[in-house]
Amino acid sequence: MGSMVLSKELNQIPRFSGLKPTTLKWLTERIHRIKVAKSNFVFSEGDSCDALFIVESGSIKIFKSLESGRELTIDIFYHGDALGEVALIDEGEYPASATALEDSTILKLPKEDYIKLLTFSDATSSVIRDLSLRMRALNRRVRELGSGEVEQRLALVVLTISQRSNPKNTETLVCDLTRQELSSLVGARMETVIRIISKWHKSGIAIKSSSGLHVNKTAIAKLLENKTKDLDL
Amino acid sequence: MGSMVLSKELNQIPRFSGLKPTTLKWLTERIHRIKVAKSNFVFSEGDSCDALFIVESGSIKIFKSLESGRELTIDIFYHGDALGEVALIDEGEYPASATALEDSTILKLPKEDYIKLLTFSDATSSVIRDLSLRMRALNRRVRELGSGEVEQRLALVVLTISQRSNPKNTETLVCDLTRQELSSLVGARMETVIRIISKWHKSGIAIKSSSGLHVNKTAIAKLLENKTKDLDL
DNA sequence: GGTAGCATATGACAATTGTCACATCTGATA
DNA sequence: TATCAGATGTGACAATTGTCATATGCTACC
Repeated sequence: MGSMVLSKELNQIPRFSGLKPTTLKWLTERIHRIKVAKSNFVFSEGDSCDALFIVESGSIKIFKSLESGRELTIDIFYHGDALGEVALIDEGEYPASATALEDSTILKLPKEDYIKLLTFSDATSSVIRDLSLRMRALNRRVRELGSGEVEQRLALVVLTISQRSNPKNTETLVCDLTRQELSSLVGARMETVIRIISKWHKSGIAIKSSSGLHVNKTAIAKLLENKTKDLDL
Repeated sequence: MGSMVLSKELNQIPRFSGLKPTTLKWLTERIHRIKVAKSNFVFSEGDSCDALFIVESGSIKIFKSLESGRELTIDIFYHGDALGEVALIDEGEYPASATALEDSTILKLPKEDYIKLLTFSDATSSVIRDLSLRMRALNRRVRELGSGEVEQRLALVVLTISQRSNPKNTETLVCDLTRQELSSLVGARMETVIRIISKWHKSGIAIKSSSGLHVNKTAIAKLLENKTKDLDL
């Protein structure tokens, strides 16, 4: 199930890259690598949390089943992102479920070891920095979901996802999510998302291809600004 | 402008209640109380952040101006909540603006003192606990904004706000926000919010009065469940 | 009392989005 | 090749929400 992890590999992960060699060594003895096949669960909403998970490769979707029966994607995590940290800290249950969008590998640190880690002075500062990064991401999610029309929400989501999934900074970004996954991210119906993407394709803002959606960064940004109507609210 | 703060008063604030007496004393020498009159700003989006603010009394609205010209309320903070912590940690600018919804008092801790505080072992754990609480709140906001129709979004928002603004746990909750503020929280137009509240009033789910909106907790919860349609997404 | 300003309505209509039914395309597999 | 499953796409129509105009009610202030 789990395989050994080396100090050198942990150092690749932003969250751990600032740690002292001794702390890193301590971690390698407790962290294990786990493979998660596409569409398998890492954990389910309501499970009591017993470990911290960090995405090493691939992508993990965090989602919540709404009372309405629909499914809302809270966020998608990529290399270096930590899952379930909040639940660990206040000793509760996972507030949402996590599944792999593709074959992925994650690192697992048992709860008691994570709690122990929090007492290491070099680790606490990295935990705090990480939590605040995560909060920035959540703030952005709030803004994405609060932006009026579906087209604007989708534009923001596509920008965020394509940049996070592939941090290379180029003019045309690639988003390889399913239309269903996109619709679950923006809180709209799949048909609506399909229609907007088709419109973008026709107007040249984005290009549909087998490798995903190729998006022109500046064209999308302009699209967001153009919606300027007189402000009253 | 600022007035002295006592250890005893700091102890009332959850964030500081677990600290050692010496740390508390240290804080009283650096924290100042500031009054913020209704609709005045605590800080504006883009300001470089120079302090940590904690709401002592009243309520502070954090909001962001969208490209479309509209205004999205990220969240509303009440007694004990900390403003701008994230911006402090990654040394950036405030990502949103903050204004007082009513005459309020806040505690101000200068940036350099906050950074120093982070090195106290009894403080770091309380900072981490606080950040994770804040993340839970943000996760809830994501869920609120991602819940399909405006009526459901409004129901969740009203539940959250009425419980946070008045933690006494009773069957009927009170929400004293303006219709405009509510609409900015749910990401919809004021007219839409007014129509939904009027509908609630007629059906007895909520009662409009001069002291605010009186909401029947279980009736609202039932309203959320009823929307169960077959799940496909 | 009058008036100015603001929050709160309400109606009519337009725009967006959801819903449902069905067609097409693609990739995997027997 | 044939077939199947799943993703993508399209049309017609219904429901929700936005937009705009306008009206009412309330409070502060002169």
